[in-house]
Amino acid sequence: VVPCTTMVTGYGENGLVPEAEQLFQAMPFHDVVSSNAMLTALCQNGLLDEGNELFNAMEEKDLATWSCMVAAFANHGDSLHAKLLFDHMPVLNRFSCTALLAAYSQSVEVEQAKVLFDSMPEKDIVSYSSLLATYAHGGYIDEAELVFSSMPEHDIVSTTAMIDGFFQAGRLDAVTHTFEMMPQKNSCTWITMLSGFGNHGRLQAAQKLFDALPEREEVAWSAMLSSYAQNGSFQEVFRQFDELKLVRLPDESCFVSFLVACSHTGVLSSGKNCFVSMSFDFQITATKQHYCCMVDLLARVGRLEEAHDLLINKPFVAE
RNA sequence: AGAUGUAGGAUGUCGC
Repeated sequence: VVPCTTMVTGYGENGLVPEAEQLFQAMPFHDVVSSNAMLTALCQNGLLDEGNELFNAMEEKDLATWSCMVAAFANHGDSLHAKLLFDHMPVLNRFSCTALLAAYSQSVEVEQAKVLFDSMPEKDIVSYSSLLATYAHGGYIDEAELVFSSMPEHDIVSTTAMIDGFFQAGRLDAVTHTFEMMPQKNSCTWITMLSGFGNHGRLQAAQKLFDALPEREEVAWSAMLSSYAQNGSFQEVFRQFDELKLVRLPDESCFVSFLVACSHTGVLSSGKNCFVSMSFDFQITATKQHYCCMVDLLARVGRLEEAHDLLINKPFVAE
């Protein structure tokens, strides 16, 4: 059971949920630790309903079980259920409290977060970091800086949260300084920097970061493309999208940026080709956003009937 | 004799 649990965790961390489930079913027996491992695999891969089902079916639950589930609701944006579940916990520790802090963070309830944080008997870098992120992301830059300077140590996560706060406050000088002082950075740090500069219209700075990326993963392309699209730099979107197609498969959000660029520049043929190719060549199902871009594009170039047809035939309710 | 498994914090797009 112990090696199986290790495997279930490993599968889950790498997004291999079916493999995790298969192994979990094949295990000689389940104890609370192995069930927690499976629960985590489900929740961290966005399968909240399946996770909830397993949670309800578990005969034995411990602090890890509850904390995992509270965090799952929080990360899913459902802070109401996170709080409800937290209130039903038989005992608490710093893990469960930090999970609830994340719920307060996502609903920007800074006062509640502070009260909870102050009431915690044991705090560590993760709980400090969570409070810091709540302030930083909510635009409470003074409070964020205070937490940052008073916490016992800094790591990549807390420093990246602080950078996010500086961006929210428009303190780009502090952003650059903090970034340069970091002894280590990870992909979240880079994406925070890149999209932060993009959101402030500093496209050259963003592009420079993109070029310097140690590893260009999907989110980096997505962040760069949407920065250009939102800034109206549509030629840059076309250029970057072509570059992207040479090295990896564009994801759904990259197609949105491309279609936005097509519609705003009125290039019907590229837009149409892209829309079709997305499903046929890339096996990506068109979402509401993609349909909106296409309707926009058709309408802009005067194909009102086609736009209307698409609006009628799209698999969504028109708004 | 000793050693192995699970839970909490920051990042793109859409939505809220």
